[in-house]
Amino acid sequence: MDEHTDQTRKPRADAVRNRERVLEAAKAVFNAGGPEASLEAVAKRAGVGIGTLYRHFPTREDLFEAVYRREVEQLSEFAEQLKSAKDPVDALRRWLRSGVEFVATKKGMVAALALAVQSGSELHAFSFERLSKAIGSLLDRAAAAGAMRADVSPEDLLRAFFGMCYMHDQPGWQSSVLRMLDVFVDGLRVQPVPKPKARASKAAKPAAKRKR
Amino acid sequence: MDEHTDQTRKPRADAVRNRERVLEAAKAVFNAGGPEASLEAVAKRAGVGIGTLYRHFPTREDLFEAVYRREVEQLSEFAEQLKSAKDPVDALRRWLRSGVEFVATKKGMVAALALAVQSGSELHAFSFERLSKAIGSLLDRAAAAGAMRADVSPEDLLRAFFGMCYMHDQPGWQSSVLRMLDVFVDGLRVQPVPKPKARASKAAKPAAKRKR
DNA sequence: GAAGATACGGAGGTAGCCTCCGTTTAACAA
DNA sequence: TTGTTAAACGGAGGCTACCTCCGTATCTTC
Repeated sequence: MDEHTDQTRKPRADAVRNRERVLEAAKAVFNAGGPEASLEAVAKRAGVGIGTLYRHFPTREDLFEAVYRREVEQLSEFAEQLKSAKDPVDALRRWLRSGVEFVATKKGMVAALALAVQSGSELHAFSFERLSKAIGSLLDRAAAAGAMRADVSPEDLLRAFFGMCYMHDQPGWQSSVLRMLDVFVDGLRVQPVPKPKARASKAAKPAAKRKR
Repeated sequence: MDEHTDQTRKPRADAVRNRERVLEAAKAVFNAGGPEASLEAVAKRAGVGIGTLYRHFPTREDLFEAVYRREVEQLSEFAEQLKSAKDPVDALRRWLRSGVEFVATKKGMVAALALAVQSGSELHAFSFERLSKAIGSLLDRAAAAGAMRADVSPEDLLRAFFGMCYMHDQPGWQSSVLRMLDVFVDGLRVQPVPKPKARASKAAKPAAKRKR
């Protein structure tokens, strides 16, 4: 009866408890020591053996994913709330700004995501998909309203955003990023101006160091 | 007499040779295996003992610095050449575009720089200083000409640029970054302060992901 | 050619990764 | 309760990489 019609046992209480402990420890350790912190330190802090940690989270990325999934979810939800805002460009700007604050408080997340990107992990795929979808509607709305150029994808935007945030441990990064995001959003607006000067849109290939 | 007035001996020939070998090996190994590749692999490839490697380059960052300093120099020089260009905004755009190509060929560099940023290393300091100076004059010129907003520092720009390039191992990163840079440069132009105009004409590039 | 400075190399101590398996413990049935 | 059994636990141990240290080899200089 109940939900165990498929003859699965109830999960063991100690397993559930330990999983939770590991997660909490990981959060603390990663936030303090960066995403390369020792997994054995995590296990020790959680009060479990290293084997237990690996059973629950076979790879480092699995652990990241479990730790940061919730955060990504939050960011996405905020984007979805903004869908009802009046000015779509302003909504986008607000999302980006709140993203900066978010990053500022969850220091570990960007580093973890950056690492995830490089290893093409699950976390990266999930995060990008989730966030892209959430932002996509903001972008679409703005583009449909003619308030913003339409050739920029949510993925582009995310890359730029997280890229900028990646420098987040230098002094003054926050105001720098905010400044850059303003520039960026300004650039996103549809330009009614084809050429205030020389429009360098043709493939201005620099005479730099190209092979051949 | 000659240049050794300060009673320094001539450097030993084997030392010079080994240093060069290590550098070359490091270049190859880092480009192939990323900046976290094993230093012992580097030593082996160079045909020297691990001790020799560490004597010449006490830290991993020292090795990065030696490997990538030349590349940074090249990028800086190109920026300096562009100082004589007519349109300063266009010059900036060209520099950024050539930067993308540069990154595309020197895959290891961005990762190394990214790592350097996080550890606040020498390489980072040097690169930022050198590049900032080179770009700074471009920015100043553009700002002085009234063609571009003046509240964006070279450091800001570099952060944004390298941040965007950091995603450089995803499919299609290059066109994505180019797109983003265009947006960015557009945003940098001094705004005649357009409120969101409702016109989308040039934004009609939906299937235009192809290189020209 | 000898002396002395300089550089070489790799053994070895440390640390973190991850696997494997004997032991323990919780869930379920009787 | 108690017995059975599947599931989870923990940590020893093998591996790899980091980095230091110092006896030995090699180069420069005189």
